Amino acid sequence: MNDRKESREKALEELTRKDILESAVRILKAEGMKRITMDRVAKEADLAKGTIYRYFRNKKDLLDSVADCGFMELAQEYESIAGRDHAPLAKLGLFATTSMKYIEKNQSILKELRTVMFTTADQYISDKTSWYWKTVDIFASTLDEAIQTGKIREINTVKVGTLFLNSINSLMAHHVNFSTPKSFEEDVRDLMDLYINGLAPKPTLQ
Amino acid sequence: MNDRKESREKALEELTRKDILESAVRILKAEGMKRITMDRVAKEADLAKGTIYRYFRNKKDLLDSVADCGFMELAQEYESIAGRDHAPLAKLGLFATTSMKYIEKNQSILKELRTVMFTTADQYISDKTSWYWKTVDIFASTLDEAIQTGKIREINTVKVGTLFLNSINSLMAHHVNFSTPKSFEEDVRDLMDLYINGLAPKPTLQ
Amino acid sequence: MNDRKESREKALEELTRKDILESAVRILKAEGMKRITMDRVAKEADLAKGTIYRYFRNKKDLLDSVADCGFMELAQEYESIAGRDHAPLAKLGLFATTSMKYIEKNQSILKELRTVMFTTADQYISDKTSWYWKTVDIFASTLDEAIQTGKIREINTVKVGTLFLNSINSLMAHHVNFSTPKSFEEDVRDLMDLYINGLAPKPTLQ
Amino acid sequence: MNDRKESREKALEELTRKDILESAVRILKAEGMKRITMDRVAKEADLAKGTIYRYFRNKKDLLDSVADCGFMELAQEYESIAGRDHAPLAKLGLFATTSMKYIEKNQSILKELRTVMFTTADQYISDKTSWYWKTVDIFASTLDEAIQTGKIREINTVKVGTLFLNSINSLMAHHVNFSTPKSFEEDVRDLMDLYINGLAPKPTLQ
DNA sequence: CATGAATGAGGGTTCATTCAT
DNA sequence: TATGAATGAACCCTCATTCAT
Repeated sequence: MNDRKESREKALEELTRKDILESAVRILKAEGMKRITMDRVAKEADLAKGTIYRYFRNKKDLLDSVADCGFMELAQEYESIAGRDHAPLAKLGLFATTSMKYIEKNQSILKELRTVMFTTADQYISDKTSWYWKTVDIFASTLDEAIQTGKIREINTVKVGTLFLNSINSLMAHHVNFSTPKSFEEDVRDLMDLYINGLAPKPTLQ
Repeated sequence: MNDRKESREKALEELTRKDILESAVRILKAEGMKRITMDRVAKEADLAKGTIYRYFRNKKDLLDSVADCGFMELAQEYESIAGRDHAPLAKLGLFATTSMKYIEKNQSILKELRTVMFTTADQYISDKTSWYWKTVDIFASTLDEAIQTGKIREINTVKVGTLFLNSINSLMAHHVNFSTPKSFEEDVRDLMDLYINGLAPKPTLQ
Repeated sequence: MNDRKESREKALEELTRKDILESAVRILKAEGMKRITMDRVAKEADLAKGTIYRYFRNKKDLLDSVADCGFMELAQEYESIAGRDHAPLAKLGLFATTSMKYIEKNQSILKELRTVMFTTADQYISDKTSWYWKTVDIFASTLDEAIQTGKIREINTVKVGTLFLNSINSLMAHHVNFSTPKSFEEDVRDLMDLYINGLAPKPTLQ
Repeated sequence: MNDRKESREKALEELTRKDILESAVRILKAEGMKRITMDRVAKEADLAKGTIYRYFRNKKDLLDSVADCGFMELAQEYESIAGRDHAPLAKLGLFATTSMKYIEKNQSILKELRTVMFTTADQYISDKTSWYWKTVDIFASTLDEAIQTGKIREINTVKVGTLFLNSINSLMAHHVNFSTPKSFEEDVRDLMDLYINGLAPKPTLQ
């Protein structure tokens, strides 16, 4: 009985926490990073300002969660792709394509999040449970798959996964800044070409 | 005569500007990004707060200059390397190695600057005269060289240059966060291997 | 119950607002217009600076309220006079006399308020709900009364009301600057004589 | 000889003073009251900031002179009218009309000056050599003329002159705030009608 | 637990005035 | 006498955080 009550309370607590987080994200999307004030979040979540502090130690804590939340969404998409029945190299391409599509839909939020992302880079790079490492893990696993099926040669998959994640972010950053009408598919194709074939001249021609 | 006086004054002005900038950088290194306040900078430079505004329109202007200043230094090292008499691929390796050495020496400042860098990413990506594009240019030229000498195949050098810069940054970020005692040379070697040979399995048949 | 609590809170809020306003007025009286700084007001009201901003959007808002507060008091006295059972022309005289008495009591504050008054003249002249138009209305109504009872001829009562208000202000300004010991009653008599009889020579033929 | 040099220097000094003043007025007209900073004036006058202080004790001194200068211009127009060969009552009307025309041409400057005017009201009301009293004098003289030619009855001309000046100012203030397309002539006519005939009902009808 | 009024340190910026040259 | 760089007090305003209810 007490257990049931406790778990019910815990669930409620988690719900409120999520409410606050989503309110913050909503503000982020609508009005941008620096409009996220505790007052604003409280109003958006229809809670008292003091209440926010029951669920987040301080503003930094909240902001970190917001960033996490934003990138987690993308990380989950990666996970879903990883779980599907595709060739490993096709998956890598899908990671990139999906990222680009995602950023096209969420330009405003990601533009803002990049700030948080790099402001708090130390944290998520240090924190092995963060979206960052979760994503690197997914990428690394996919690379492992590719190695095992002989599609690519043996490399340090974590290192390459990290680089790949970073390359995607780079592509996204440019896409946000030069929102060109032309499709991003070419960029993704070029990226995959680079990662798979490298820069070395094709030996076949020789 | 008047000219001499003028040039002396101009030099003095430039000196004061540099003084302020260095004060800001000193604070950055010692106490971090967000401790850079106009008050603090003024005190550090031993000037009145109002004087700072004679040399920088506002805080943003100062901060941008600080960021530029930090990365420009590195960009100049790249330029110097590009000018030397090396094989183009060796140059690419040197870019990476030099970056890693540089960050090892300037850990604290670059760790902070990354924040500025990404907070103001829109600016320097949009501003084609920024250190960012200057660096991309150097990388692209080196890649062009490599293509012309048949060392690498034909690719979009600007795109790859951008990705390469980003990959170096990624390496630097990790190096800062896991300041391992072990040398970074392996990382650079792996990076070059990836960029040159790609992930595709070696054509063992040859 | 909830209602009672709410109304109690509202009353408290109104009280604090009045407190701040009065603090500002106190500074105005004691040290003059331009010594009213948010810091000073906060200290005088024994509140934190930030608290002031809960009750007044910004300094301008506070200052406007101060001005309004000063002149509204006089406007209310006019209203009270207008409501009494007097001959309309007697009322006009009373408006003037009361003003002079009022300024004699509140010299210091009104001397300062004149500054606010004319600094923000555009506002209260544009704002038809301001003390300015409230007063003009009262004067115009009294003039209307006088017309309807045949005491004065038909004129544009709003125009004349405006001029009358201004003439009173003129009298007050002079009274403040030459705080003569001699009574102001003569001034008021002369004013009324001018407004009623005009400058035209008396038709001695009658 | 020394005398000549001295007088030449004095003239030059006066010239520079006028230069500065006109620069301030130019800024006032173009950009408004609060854009008059010592820096701005110095630049406009093509002088060093420190030089301004050789000609005006401080900013207040300069601003007072600016105000004086603005109203003096109008005062001189009054003087010119007073000197012409008109019936005294016609002159009074001309004072008003001219004021309205003047303000229509110099809306921006007078709108700003009104602030200075009333901020420094104490000064010019106290200072019997100011434009204020100069104007009152002109008005009073004209009224004296009217009395002597039997056009109006005997009244305290200084008092009425003061009220008349104030009434004109009132008209001007309203004109600035409600810059109606319709001509101001009606307003002037009404004003003159009030001052000459008063509010008392016309006796002829009785 | 929830509330939200109160806090107050701290921020960036302006500009009248001074004074060494 | 003219200069203008340097000054620094003063200003308005924000907002994360606390705590009495």
